[in-house]
Amino acid sequence: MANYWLLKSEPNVYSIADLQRDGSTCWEGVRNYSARNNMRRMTVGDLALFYHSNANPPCVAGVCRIKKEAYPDRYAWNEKSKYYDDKSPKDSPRWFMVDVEFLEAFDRLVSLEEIKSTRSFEDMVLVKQGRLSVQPVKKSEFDAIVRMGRRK
DNA sequence: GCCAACGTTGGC
DNA sequence: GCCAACGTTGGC
Repeated sequence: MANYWLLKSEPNVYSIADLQRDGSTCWEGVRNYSARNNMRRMTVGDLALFYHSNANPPCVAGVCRIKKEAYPDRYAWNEKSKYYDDKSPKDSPRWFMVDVEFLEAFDRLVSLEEIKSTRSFEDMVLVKQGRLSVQPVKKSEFDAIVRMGRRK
């Protein structure tokens, strides 16, 4: 059975339009342990809301699907990368990434404000905690947000 | 640009 | 293992 997730990206770094253009991408640069642990629980075919953080407005912008399960994030070993981490040994990788593929860009952005003001979303990690860049979402929450995004 | 809420680091 | 100092995220 598929799991559901929410992935945050700053649209000025990588947006849903970029993913639509590329078709798929690797999700590198997660450097937070609980986000990493969530990523390692992902399986191929899981669905994820694509969230635009540091955006105006912050919002869910579309949907993507997990294409490849967690594997070592090579950017942690690249000294030139801003994601470089000298505490991630090659024989015992600390950081992981997944591959995701584009599924849809919403007709209508579902803003954080709208999510926060909807009663049935009050238990979402996005609402309760906020700062986590890879977080689990309930199927009911996922389905409801996708419905909102498709409504013109 | 500010700052609240978290996370991480490192001395002890 | 505690906790102060520091760093980051991300909404506003």
